[in-house]
Amino acid sequence: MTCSATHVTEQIRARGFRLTQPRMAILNVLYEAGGHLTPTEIFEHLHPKLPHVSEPTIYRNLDFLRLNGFVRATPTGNGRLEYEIVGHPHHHLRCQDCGTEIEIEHSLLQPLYERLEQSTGYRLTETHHTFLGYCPRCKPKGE
Amino acid sequence: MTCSATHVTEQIRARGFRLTQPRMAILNVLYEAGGHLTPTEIFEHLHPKLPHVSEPTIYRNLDFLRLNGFVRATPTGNGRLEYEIVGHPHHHLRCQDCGTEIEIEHSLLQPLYERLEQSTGYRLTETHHTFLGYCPRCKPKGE
DNA sequence: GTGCTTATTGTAACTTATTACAATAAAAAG
DNA sequence: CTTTTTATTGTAATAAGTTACAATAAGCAC
Repeated sequence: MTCSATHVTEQIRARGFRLTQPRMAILNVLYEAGGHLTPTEIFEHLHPKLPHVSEPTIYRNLDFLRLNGFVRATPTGNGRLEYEIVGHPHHHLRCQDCGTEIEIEHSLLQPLYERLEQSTGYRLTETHHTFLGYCPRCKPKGE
Repeated sequence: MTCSATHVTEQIRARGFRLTQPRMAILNVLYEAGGHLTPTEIFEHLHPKLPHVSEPTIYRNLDFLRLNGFVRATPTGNGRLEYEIVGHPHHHLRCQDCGTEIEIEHSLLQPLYERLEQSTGYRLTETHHTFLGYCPRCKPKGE
């Protein structure tokens, strides 16, 4: 387990929640993957080693981890959610033709967030956005 | 049928597609609703009058209408999609506490889009984003 | 370690979304 | 109007996501 994974597990116990086998396993899969995974992908990663871990447990724990700020839910544009370990805040830019994705720092969106907060009175919580478009390679096709 | 609905149906035929009963009915429901609806909501609106129209037809037509630019799919943040008639490009700002939604003009995001395009080489297609946060009324609770 | 408390889990049932393919009906031609 | 073509549909089966509730096991006290 990585250093930051240990930090998360300590946090979970410190907040009075239980450190169960499925919960740790889900975190480990997300850490090992590095990027974002769908609930089904996580289930498939886990199933060989822990065949008793059920889908509802995956969904409930992902929601639990999200509400506690340990993972982020990223809407993929097709109306499904993927999950990833919370690191630095960022967003994605995905090519709708070939699927290539690049990360963009949240700092690029910060000015927009501030402008939106001023003009609407809302306080925005930083969440993940996926911007769709055509990557430089596929751009000619899209035109 | 409204003027712009007529425009859409003409466009569909002009592009060589067929103007079927389910397709028109789905468009009408979206026009009458004014805002965004889930596929299931559309199905429920339609079912009393057209009981033979099936769910797959709803999903396929929403996808068809989206690909042809007549409706917009809006990810709601919970991992589902809602659909609405394409009018002026806009986004939503939703309160994660009480659910209140307000619209913001896409023009507010245009500068960001241009900056992203310059720094990444991608060409962004205008899509809908839902920004989550707390509305002025619920802001105190979220703090 | 043993027992208690209750957060968390698995099972079962259900809702929502998607796919495959044969049947249908919209549009065009005769 | 009738026939032909094929985009579009409905049916049936499946995948993905959610809910309800009784069973389990994590953490705590003894």
